[in-house]
Amino acid sequence: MRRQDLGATLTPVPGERDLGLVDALAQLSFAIQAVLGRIAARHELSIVQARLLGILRDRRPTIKELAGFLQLDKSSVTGLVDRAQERGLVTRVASPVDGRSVQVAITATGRRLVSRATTDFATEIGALVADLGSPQQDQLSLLASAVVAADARRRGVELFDRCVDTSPI
Amino acid sequence: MRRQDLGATLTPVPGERDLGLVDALAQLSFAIQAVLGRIAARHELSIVQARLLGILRDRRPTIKELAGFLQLDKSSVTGLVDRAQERGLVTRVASPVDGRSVQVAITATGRRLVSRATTDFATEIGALVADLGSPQQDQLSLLASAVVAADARRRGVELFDRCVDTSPI
DNA sequence: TATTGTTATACTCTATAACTATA
DNA sequence: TATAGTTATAGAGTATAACAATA
Repeated sequence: MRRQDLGATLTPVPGERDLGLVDALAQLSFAIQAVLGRIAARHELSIVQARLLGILRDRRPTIKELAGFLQLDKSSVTGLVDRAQERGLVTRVASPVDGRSVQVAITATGRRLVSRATTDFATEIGALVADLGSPQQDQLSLLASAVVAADARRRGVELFDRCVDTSPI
Repeated sequence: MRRQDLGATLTPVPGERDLGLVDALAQLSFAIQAVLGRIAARHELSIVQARLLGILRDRRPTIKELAGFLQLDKSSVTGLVDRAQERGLVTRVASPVDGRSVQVAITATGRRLVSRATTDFATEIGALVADLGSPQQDQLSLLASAVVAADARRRGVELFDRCVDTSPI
């Protein structure tokens, strides 16, 4: 954990106006979603499809679990998985413990696709925050992680990590 | 500009894992979008409708300008404005300088609606980041503002501030 | 010719409600 | 009865392509 200049910390881009927390976070989320949407489209995926594949890279959640994490109705997840399955990106596996339940698993094709997409994600998000110095990027990462972790805890869902990350499996 | 503890700065929530910049920002954007979507729905708006009204609070952009800022195709903006206009939230005004162009303006009804929604936004975004200390919240605001400002500059669009903010006009 | 905006079309995404199958 | 998931339906949101009007 490196020491760093506090002034730089508090004024990441000198002369830049602070939009206020609400506006800044809202607009940041739009900027990130725009990047995600653009990259996903490049791989013929929607944001949600890409997110689904990212989650499935090392998990086999049920429809209900996916609905909880994605904050979607279960019927929406059914459709989402349907479309991904038609493209051969995921499969449904019968649950060994509950006859009502299915597990959603990624296919080799889906895995290849999401791997390519996540590489691009990382590049473009890097470009989005390129104006920040490295220490500020680290801080942003920590602050965002803390907010996300607290939110997952409050919502009572597992915090699926490495959903958009590029680290090798 | 207050002095503050650097340790706290670099470890916003002790014991919390850093998801990495890409994953953290992506998931933060999903969390924020979920909040925005929930609050917007409470006022019978979509996120994009709410965003449109937020932009229009003190501007009268053209369809083309809206498309640039919202990163949507112009035909999508036509539909967006159509639906808002049908509900009496916005109006189209002929441009005084270009016969091809229209200016989109918010109505009194739209203004009342967006004012109520933005109040709720601020409350819920505050709840989302409540686990951060006040200095960390300020840092997050600055970092997010810097990223958003740099992105707007690169995209060559005006940085519309106060789109989701609650400050009185 | 180029630009601004609309229309026609088709698709994804989403929720609600009703349904089936299993617990 | 309750739960997991699907289906039917309807609507918002989106892009592409073709179009009309104006510059």
